[in-house]
Amino acid sequence: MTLADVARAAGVSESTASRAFTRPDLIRDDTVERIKRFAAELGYSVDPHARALSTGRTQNIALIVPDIANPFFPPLVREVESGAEQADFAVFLGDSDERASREKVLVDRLSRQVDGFILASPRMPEEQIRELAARTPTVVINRDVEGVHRVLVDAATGVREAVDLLAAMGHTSIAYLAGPAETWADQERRAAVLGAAEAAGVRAGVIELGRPSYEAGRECVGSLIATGATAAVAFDDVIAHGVLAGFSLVGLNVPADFSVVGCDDVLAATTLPALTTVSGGSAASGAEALSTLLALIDDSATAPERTAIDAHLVHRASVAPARHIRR
Amino acid sequence: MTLADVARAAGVSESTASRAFTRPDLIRDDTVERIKRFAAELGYSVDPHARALSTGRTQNIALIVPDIANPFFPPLVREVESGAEQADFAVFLGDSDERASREKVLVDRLSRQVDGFILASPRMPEEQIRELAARTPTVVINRDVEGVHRVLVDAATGVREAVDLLAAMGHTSIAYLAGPAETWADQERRAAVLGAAEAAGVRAGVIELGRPSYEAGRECVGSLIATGATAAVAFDDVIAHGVLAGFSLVGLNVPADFSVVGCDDVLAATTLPALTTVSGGSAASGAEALSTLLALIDDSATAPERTAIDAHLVHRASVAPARHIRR
DNA sequence: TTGAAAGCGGTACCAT
DNA sequence: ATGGTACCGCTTTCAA
Repeated sequence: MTLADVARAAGVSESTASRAFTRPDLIRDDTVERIKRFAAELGYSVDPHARALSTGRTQNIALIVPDIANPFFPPLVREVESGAEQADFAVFLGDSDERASREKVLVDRLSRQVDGFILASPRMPEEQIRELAARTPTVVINRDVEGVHRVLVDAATGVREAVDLLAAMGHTSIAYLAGPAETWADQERRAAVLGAAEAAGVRAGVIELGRPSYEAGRECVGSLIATGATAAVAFDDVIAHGVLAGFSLVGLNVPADFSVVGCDDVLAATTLPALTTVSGGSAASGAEALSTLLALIDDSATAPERTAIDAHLVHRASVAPARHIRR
Repeated sequence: MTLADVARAAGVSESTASRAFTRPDLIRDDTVERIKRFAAELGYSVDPHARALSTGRTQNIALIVPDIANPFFPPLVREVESGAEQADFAVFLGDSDERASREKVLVDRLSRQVDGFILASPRMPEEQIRELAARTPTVVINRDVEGVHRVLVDAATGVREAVDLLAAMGHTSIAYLAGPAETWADQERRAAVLGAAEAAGVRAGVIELGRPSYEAGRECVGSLIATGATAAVAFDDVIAHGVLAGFSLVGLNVPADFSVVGCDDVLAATTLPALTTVSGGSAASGAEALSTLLALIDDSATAPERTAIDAHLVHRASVAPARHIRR
């Protein structure tokens, strides 16, 4: 079924038939109605390719994530999805497997058939991101690329709240369980922990974990205890969850013996004990990125802005007053 | 940059330039090479819409899931993603929010711009699925629609293994914590538990939970104990995880006081105690569905087949010999 | 082995 | 308010 068929059936020209869908205000109401009736009858629907070829707009966007299996992303994806749907956009999903090279491949593959990109925690060189943004409406999540629209989860605030709480509870030595050092999120959280600790007069060490995984968290407990810290702030909930398990394995109790704070609040209250964590981010950043992108697609003249998503500490059960463990 | 530009630069006709990419065997090697060199130099890449308009093929597929935030799906998505990428396909992701109506909307929106669909655990009426499959290459995951290509995770086998193990460990009364009764997965698992229990001479009850959630699992522990069962097989890991928490809250120990078996193995060993569960499904079903779909796109004459993905019991720590709880 | 030209299905400018 | 028509960028007969 093509427009021509509909036009013929309705006894109008192709132009008129086309306008019935795109600019109905230019056509007499009854004509519009008649055309639409025939269209429905014939089961007509526009060919997105033909339309895109002619208009240069696709009504598609691309969302690229480093790892859909990382629990931070599904809520984000969901939000982008549903928002896009409402705005009558479809979304391509790309999973870069945390590799800059695959990101590039995905972007190149997709760039001709989308009106814009959302890059979540991209690993690409800043230069490439800027180049892309210059060509195509693009918004970046959790990467602070100057000159590009970006939405950043301001975990720093929540992390500071966590450190302050810990300090107030008598912890004098804490540890930051670091994630991938090349990510903006880690850099920001690391600095926040260190800064807040210094401000609060608390000693703070860093344990490098690299890829944020449950196992990494579980296995760092030994060295964590060895640092003499009585509390830890983890790069994310996944690591914190692993730490919980690690303590349980060595027979120590959280929070009685040791306090643990997570980040992202993606495990909600499903850990034991329920994780005190920095909440707010995943879903909200997705929603914000999408609306920014849609605005950008509508009017690419918008000046690049930096949007911060608030994230605050949620106090659950994994934090308690300091009590020193056997050394 | 269009093909015409490349052709002009290389001093050949558009036809020749086109063939250099699509049918290089028809063109003299050195000509092909020259054209490709100019194309690279000019930064040319084909316009997918133009190509699709002309060939009717898009090199895109759509993957529709009921809820990307359900941990069963991310590994599946990941697998489809990476496989598609390798086959030079891009993938649209749709999240139906568990609603048949949204599934339909997504399918209609996407059907003109994809070469095929993968529907994961679709809620749509069978009739609609068959209609779609008749029009467009389609493969369904975890729904047994006669006459349509489908891949089904054969959790039944694993569930039977679980029941047998439980029986062997002296459990004489078990419970099935049911998921959404309208899903194929629940129907299959439910029947498997009941059947295996009867075969093993074990009493089996069903507790309806509806939407499979951590909370539902946690809150059903009271009624679970009330049934007099000493072990439970849950519809999925998420529920089982909740059950674990529920027991912990009432001060009972799993597996000493009660045995719990999950399904899907999506939480891996991240629960405490590590969950004994029916493993193998998510990622494998994604991979299988993709390769089936690609074959189907290549040659839509293939007879609809039903593929079963093996899923077996993985014995971890949440199961132990029966020991009756205080009644 | 290469070129000319007719579409693929719409859109939008220019007329009427 | 409606129609005629030239593209949009590429593929693919048909000829040469």
